[in-house]
Amino acid sequence: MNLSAPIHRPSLHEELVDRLREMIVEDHFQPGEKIPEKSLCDSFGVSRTPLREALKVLASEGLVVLTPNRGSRVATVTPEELANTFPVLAALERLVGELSAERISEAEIAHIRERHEAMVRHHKERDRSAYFTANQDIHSAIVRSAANPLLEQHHTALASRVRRARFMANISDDRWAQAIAEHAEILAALEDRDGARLGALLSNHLMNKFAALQRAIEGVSDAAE
Amino acid sequence: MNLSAPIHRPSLHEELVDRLREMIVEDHFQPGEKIPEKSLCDSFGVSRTPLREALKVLASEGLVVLTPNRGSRVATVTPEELANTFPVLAALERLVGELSAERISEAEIAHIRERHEAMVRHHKERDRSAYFTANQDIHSAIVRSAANPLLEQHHTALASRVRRARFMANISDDRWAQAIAEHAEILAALEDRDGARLGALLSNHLMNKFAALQRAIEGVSDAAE
DNA sequence: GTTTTTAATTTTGAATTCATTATTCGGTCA
DNA sequence: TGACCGAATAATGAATTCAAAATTAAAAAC
Repeated sequence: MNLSAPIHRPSLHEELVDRLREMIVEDHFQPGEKIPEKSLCDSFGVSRTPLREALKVLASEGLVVLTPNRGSRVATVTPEELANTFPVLAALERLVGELSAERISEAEIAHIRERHEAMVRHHKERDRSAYFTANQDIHSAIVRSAANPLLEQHHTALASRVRRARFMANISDDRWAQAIAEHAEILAALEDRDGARLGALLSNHLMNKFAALQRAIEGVSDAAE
Repeated sequence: MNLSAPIHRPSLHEELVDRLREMIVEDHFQPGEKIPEKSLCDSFGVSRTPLREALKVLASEGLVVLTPNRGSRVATVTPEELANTFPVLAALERLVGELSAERISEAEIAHIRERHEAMVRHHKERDRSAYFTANQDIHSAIVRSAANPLLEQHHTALASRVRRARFMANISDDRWAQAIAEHAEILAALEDRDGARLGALLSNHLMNKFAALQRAIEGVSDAAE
């Protein structure tokens, strides 16, 4: 690690933004759930000031909804919102592919290949949680390799909304196998540094995920009727 | 106007976010300029609490940079940042075009045509300020017509960074004329509801703007040497 | 006269306080 | 019993306060 890198001491509100975002994305709160300032302050050991600053930032990211005089709630993930989010994210994925093919280093490719193989193993072992983590690692490594902080920032913001949706329904075995196959193609395009193909694959991969998610949600709500 | 629409009374920090963003985008502050909390509080007539909340939101949007214990500064618009921003925005513009062609109403097209004609007049009269406003109206109307709030939100955030760049250098007469021609094509594609073409035109229009801006900045910095 | 050190002032981050607005709970009346 | 009203309680929004850090000003040393 670079020892001469500037030291960044995060302020309380930054720390809280990160922690709360993680908690929301990782489903520690129910969507629509009220966020009680008091008890959160107690558990974090901070006063309301930095917590409220953090909530306002998260609201601007769309993870939290503020209603004047009625406090804050975790934003709900509606099907409409997903239908709006996926195409935007897919547009960014295409750009990610184009840039990454140009800029990615051999070391980054090697790392992604390693994570890819781990992911395939987790799939064979049907370890959904480990699979999910490896999958996540691969996608963020690719986004990172595009070397565009702005792109990464907006991608992350949108992806965090999508990520929450995975708690709405389980992925089917068929789709899971298909996703693995798509990932193999993505890795191949990456190794070929074929930007146009990589962009198309990444974008399609995401839209396929969306279609599968929609089917799964349909199924869930149908079953509930 | 819809009289039965829910009443939204913005909180102080929301109001401040909007006002400060406007001030930054419209160049009321120098890039890199220190933002003095005290005097801003005085001029807005609010306490530091809501102002600081607003600054944190603007920092998450990238318009403001917070340095721990050293307060906040207006973010600078570096050439590198612009080089990162334009391609992302162009990717979103392409999607805007595709969606807008499907979803735009005849009334919206009529409004854009009206603003387009005004913009052409302003160009003839060499009224840069009025031209800029009409141009801005057209672009936001198109984005709005794509009917995707997420897309609009991210587009707006990126566009506000780009918008600040116009104060870095004046546009050339050649580029101005070319922009008008591109706008005519955009309007035609809109009226034809040709999504693929509209997306490509919007994306190219933006990247041409970027190229022109880069040339202009080069010129400025060369002249300064 | 310039640089360094030290003290005063200002600015910042975060806790606390206060006024206002919701919510809850208990009682009244149909 | 259950809908309605009002007091008590809790929560929220925003101002104020306080401690720590940075900046400025002043004094001392070279």
